[in-house]
Amino acid sequence: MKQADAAGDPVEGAAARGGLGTVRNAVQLLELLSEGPAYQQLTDLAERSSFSIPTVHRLLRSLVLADLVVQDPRSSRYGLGPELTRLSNHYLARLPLLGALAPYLSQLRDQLGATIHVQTLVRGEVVYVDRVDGQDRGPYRDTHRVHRALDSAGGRLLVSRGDEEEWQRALEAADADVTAVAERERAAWATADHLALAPADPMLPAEVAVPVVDGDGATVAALAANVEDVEDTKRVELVAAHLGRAARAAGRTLGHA
Amino acid sequence: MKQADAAGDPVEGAAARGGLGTVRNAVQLLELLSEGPAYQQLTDLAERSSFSIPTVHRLLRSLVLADLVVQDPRSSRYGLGPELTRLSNHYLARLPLLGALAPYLSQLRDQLGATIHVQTLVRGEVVYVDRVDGQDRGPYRDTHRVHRALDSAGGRLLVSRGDEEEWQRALEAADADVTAVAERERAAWATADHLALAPADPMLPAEVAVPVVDGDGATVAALAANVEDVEDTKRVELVAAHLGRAARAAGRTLGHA
DNA sequence: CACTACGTTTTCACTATCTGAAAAACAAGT
DNA sequence: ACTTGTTTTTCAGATAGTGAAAACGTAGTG
Repeated sequence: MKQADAAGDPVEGAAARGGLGTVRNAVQLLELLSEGPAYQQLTDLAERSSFSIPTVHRLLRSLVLADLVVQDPRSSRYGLGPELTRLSNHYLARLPLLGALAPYLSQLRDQLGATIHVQTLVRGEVVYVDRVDGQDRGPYRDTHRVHRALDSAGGRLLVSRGDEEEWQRALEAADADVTAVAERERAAWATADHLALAPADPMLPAEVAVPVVDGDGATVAALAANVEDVEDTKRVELVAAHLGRAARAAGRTLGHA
Repeated sequence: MKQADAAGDPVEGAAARGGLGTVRNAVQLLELLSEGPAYQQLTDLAERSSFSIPTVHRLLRSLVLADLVVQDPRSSRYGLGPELTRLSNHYLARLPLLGALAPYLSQLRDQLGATIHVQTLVRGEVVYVDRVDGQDRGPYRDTHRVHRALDSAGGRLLVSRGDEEEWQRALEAADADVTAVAERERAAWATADHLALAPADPMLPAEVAVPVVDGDGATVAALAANVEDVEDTKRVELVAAHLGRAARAAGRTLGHA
């Protein structure tokens, strides 16, 4: 009742997808490390992953060798490593999406006087892939943010226009009240040309987001700007118009594929 | 004695470091994918990795399942995947270094009117981990850049203050003329409190960089600003002074460990 | 300082899991 | 339809990874 084997037919187990077992296990550890606190201990990871302790230890040691994971020499606890950033940057540097949007971002910042960012949906989470800071209030630069899809305007746009799988994943991760709103508003979000939302956490800035649609009609990202007040419909409309123009221009250069 | 393979190690061939073989192989594929063009074909990867074709195929398929790699449906070629960015952001979001520097970055941008960025050294390459755009000339926003250590001021600072291993790795990667300069200047770079450099590529901006030193005296990052002209020593000194002040303040809050 | 409690690391025998060679599907180019 | 270049699948065999348990560190406590 563990790994479902390979040859023959995949006996529907619990969490037994395809692929090489060792790779799957290593990846699962990376995901566990991405969830809790920065540094976590072996025992805990073994329990949460339901692998034996020696197995987790060997996997982590292998990942440490590759700098995908680091081990704090004091506590000997494990955390994600810098190599992830190196690889991520190689990925982003060659991403057509960013090349297409880059020319418009600083322009938008200057026109709107606000922080602009580009968001993507990855495994049910909203990931910030680019950003240009305006002179917004406060030093609350929570750069490199990652959060649940339904907690931001851009995330709602992306997830409502994505496939059913992503939608379900997002629903499960969300708080109860948000889930209720989401099921009611899904259709509206999926067709909206822009969305505004103030996060539950009042420390975080409110944002207006528009979808970025590529040549095939697929929504590949959200382009968002911070705003002071989501109730200020005049301002929201203006920001949305600017963002929309840039998003369409970029989407056009993205072509089919 | 740990590595060296307890379970009989008759063949001590070429590259046989420790860790789980499958993980090592998967990581090596990620590194190969990070080197060449965005999308690469199976055959080529098999040749460059010296694994058999089926092995490469299985490894890639496993990585695709985890979104660490994507397969272009048209050409069925492989490239790095978005999950790398998600994990990277989780890493960066909890990195003390960025939290310590964040408060000063927008301030520096406003004082100097230039783009500021934070660089780290990972596996011989300079990686940009944070960035605040100023109103520099042109839309040449090559964000998420990754380049050889010796090709930038920040990289030279980091690599000259790092361990011997990193230094060697950087030397090998560099062009011949750069290598010559590096060997002559190493000591100077390692003690300099700032460094200015205009890249070989005239499209790229010149930068002034200062080291960020933590409580243990280890250089953990470089803080850099774009400048128009590296010959303008007056300006360079001024920029370096501002950067240095911020770097020391941040370094102080980084504490020991 | 010896004792306990907890977490990390290593050892070891077993067999599940990954591997490579070869062949099968697939896609273009001639 | 026949090449040439791929990517993908199959299969038997042995490498390479697994879990139980024991050894090693490292703090905390009386």
